[in-house]
Order: sequence, then structure tokens, then C-alpha cells
Amino acid sequence: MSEHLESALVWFRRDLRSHDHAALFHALKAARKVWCVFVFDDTILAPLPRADRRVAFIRESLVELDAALAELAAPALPAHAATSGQHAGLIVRHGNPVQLIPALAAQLGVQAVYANHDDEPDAQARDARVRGKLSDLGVALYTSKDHVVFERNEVLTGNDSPYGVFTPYKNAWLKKLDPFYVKPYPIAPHAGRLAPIPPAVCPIGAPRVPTLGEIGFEDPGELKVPPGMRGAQALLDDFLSRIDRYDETRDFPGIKGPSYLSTHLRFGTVSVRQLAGLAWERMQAGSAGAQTWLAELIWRDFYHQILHHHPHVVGHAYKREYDRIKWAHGAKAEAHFQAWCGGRTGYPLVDAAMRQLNQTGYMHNRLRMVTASFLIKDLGIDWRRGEAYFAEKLLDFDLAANNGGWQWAASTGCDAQPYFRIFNPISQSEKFDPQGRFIRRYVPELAALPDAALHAPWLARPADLAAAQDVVLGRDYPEPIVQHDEARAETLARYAVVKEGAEPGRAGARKTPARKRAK
DNA sequence: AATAGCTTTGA
DNA sequence: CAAAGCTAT
Repeated sequence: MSEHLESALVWFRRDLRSHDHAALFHALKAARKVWCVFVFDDTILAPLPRADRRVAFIRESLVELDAALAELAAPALPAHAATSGQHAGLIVRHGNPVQLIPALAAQLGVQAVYANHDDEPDAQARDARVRGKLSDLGVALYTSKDHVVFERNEVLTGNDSPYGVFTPYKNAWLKKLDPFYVKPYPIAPHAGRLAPIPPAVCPIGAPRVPTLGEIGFEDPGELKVPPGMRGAQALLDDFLSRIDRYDETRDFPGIKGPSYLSTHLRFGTVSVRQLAGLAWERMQAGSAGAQTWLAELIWRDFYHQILHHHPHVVGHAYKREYDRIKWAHGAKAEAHFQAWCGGRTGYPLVDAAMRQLNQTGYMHNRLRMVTASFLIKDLGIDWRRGEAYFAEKLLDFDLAANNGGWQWAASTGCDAQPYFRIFNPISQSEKFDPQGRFIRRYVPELAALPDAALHAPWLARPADLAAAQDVVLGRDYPEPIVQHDEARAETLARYAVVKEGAEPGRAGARKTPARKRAK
């Protein structure tokens, strides 16, 4: 890999940054001339809604990346020179990378293409095809770890098998970590090798990043997450002032606890090495918040290596016996699913969370667990439908983490937690949004209710409902679409088929007494 | 990374 | 009688 090449092409995918970038570093070290390309992959874009925040986020980030690469290549050039002639930057294409990458490699006459690993099954298949086509042209494809701190087979159990349980994985991960693994790849010292883009590849003076319209999309409106490396840096600066309290604040959607960096991790506009390094440093200095946050980054690595080793988790339970569960079907289930999607379940915290997702493309992590548990364990609906809905709506959607989270909530996943993990949507609400700050923000029709009545308004005293601007359940806000206690019993029965032998009718036979809530 | 139901403690 | 603790699922 370190032999000297005349020229190379770096293919950017989920790593839209110009610093601490593995593939870019390796290319710059190996080749005299280096070009950079991003492809808007039509096989991914075609099924998306036309107003998609992610596409807008990517486009904005590419504009910045292009300028950053040009600046790195020729820092002395005044800004106006950037449009006056041949200069380095980002080549952007739109179509199928399986054709476009080999074609561009041939046009540029490079000897190698460099990219960073993407362990999603579709990406693996795509990269294998690109590798084959490049190889036909006599061009090598070199790929590197970049998206996670440890990948694939880097963290293994004592007998060299991949971990399937998080806690021992985390312990092994932390034991393996040392400063080497979080050291940034230096780009700037080698950036002089970034080569001007030939006019035949990108016409001089033409903008290199297409508009949303040019790739068939519409403006999705304001992005709640500032895009690009600069957006990431701004969020990181802000989070570093709060990270020490992360362990105390992260579970409360009504307060600013999270880093809000998930989208940047997804698109690589921030370096996970930098984040892990910062968190590790603070953790060693005694920060409980940094320690808790680092564990979240480790969850991310964990789910990525799960996906790498067990691609069947896409579309199937990690533990295959859980695919025997019969999920709710029919008109009622369909109505329930629509109510869940639209934030009309009658459970205020669930509805507030779903409305946050619909309105902003983001959902607080605590609420991802609450809403997932509600869909699966209260509505009895197949976790894959919820997974797909999140996949469509989340700006930070990442297949490995989303799938892992849903399988966790569905109890079909890799951690050894038993099937009875059933969140109580009311006690979750009382515990994590006690003042209803979050609920009031997204369910304003209930805002005038007293705190105690917000979590389960159907149990509120009629006087409280009347006092609250005459809130009428069923008119101003839905009645609960299911009764949690009953749903819980049904779920236990539903999951009983997984238990060995699946003694028919055993679970759920014990009647849960209807729980009355004292005034 | 949870809850229900029961038991114990405390005001 | 309510909060806090314990434990099986």
C-alpha cells in the first residue's frame, strides 16, 4: 500500500471531512497526485422522499468539503482564484458508483482508488462490484477503517470470536484502547499532493457540487443540525462544556444533555477518533459524564461489528428463534401503526417524541427506547416496521445503530436481556419528563394541564381537564389507543412462543389485576 | 439498559 | 399508609 503511485483517487462516502481521514491520508502518502470524488448514489437516493433532510445535509457538507480541499491544496491562493482556473477540490457525480467510479478512475488514469470501510451489506456488495470493475482496469481498491474506533475482528473474546454481549465487549474495547488508536491521521502536511481537477473532468468555473434541484430533490427547509465540519465543531465545542454532566442529563429529553453529534458521526463530518480521544482523556481525569458518553461511542462500534459479523440482522432477529413471534396484523394494527407514526397514541410522551421526529428529523435517545418499546410491546407491531419508519425520518439514521437499537427494544437482539423488557410509558414519562417540559413543547394541546396529569391525561381529574382550557379527550387529544396493562399481558403471551417448548397458553394465563390509579 | 409485586422500613 | 428495598421475570 505504501509503494509509490503516480496518482490515486479518494472516494468519499460516509466520511465527509478533510482532516483525520484514513483513506485520504493513505492516498496522499502513496501517490504523487490525488483527486477526490463523491457520488450521489442513485440506487440509494431513488426511493427517498423528494424533500429529504439528509440529502440537504450531505450537499451542504460537500460544498464545505470541496472548499476545504481546495484550501488545503493551495492555502496561499486568494479566495477568488478558486473560480479562476484549475485547482484541487471535490469531484461530484450523480448516478451509480459501480459505473461512475471505474469510469472516473479510467478517465483520470489513476493506479488506485482509496476509500473507507462501510460495513452495511448493500455497501459491501457495491464495493465488491466496484473492486471487480476496477481490477478489470488494472486499478486497485484500497479500503481502510475510519468510521469506528475498533471494527470487525479488532475486539474479540478470549477464543477469538466476536462479542455478542455489550458489557464484556466494552471492557475489552476499553482495555485495548491506547493513544495510537485515537491519533489523528495528519492530512495538511501532505495536502500539496491534492491535484488540480482537469477541465475534462470538471469544467473550469462551474460549481462542482450540484444543487438539490439538479439531483432531483427539493429544499427540505431549515436543517436543525448545522452541517459540515464547521457544524460539527460548533456542536462539539458546546458539548465539551456539558460533557462532565452527561451522565446526569442525558436521560431527560426536556434538557440539553446529548451531544447532538450523531448526524456528524453518521456522515463523518467529525472524526470518531477525535471524539473518543477527547472523551477518554476526560474520563481518565475523572469525568463520569465523559465515561458514560464514551460508552455510547462503544455501543456504536459494538453495533457496527455486530452488523459486520451478522448481516442477517437486517430483516431478521439476531436470535432467529424470535422470528417465530406473530406480530399484530389487520385493520386495528394498521390504525395503531398510523397513530404511532403520527404521534396520536394518547400517551403524551410517546406522541411528543414521534412529533419531534416528524418535525425535526431527530429524536432523543431515551425516547427512541420509549417509542420503540411502545410500538413493539404495547401495540404488538413488528419491530421492523418501526425500524423502517425511523430509517426514513432520522437525519442521523445509521443502519447498524438503528437496527441494534430496535432489536434491543424488541428483545430479539444480541444482549442477554430476557424478553420481558417492557417499558411502562407512564412511568417512563414520570421519571424522565417529570415537569412535562418536553411533552408541553410537542403536545401543546395539553400544555395547560398540571404536571401530574400530563403523563396519563385520561386519568386526570375532570376538573383539571376542564381547567386546562377545556381539554376534551377524544376531541383535543386522543384517548389512549391501548391500555398498557392489557398490552403488557398480551406481549408476554406473544413472546411466550419463543420460550423452549412454547407451552401453549401458559403465559398470560395469570391475570394481571386491573391496576387502579389512586387519584 | 426495567418493571411488577411483594416485603421492609419509616414518618 | 407511603416510600424504599428486594427479587423474579
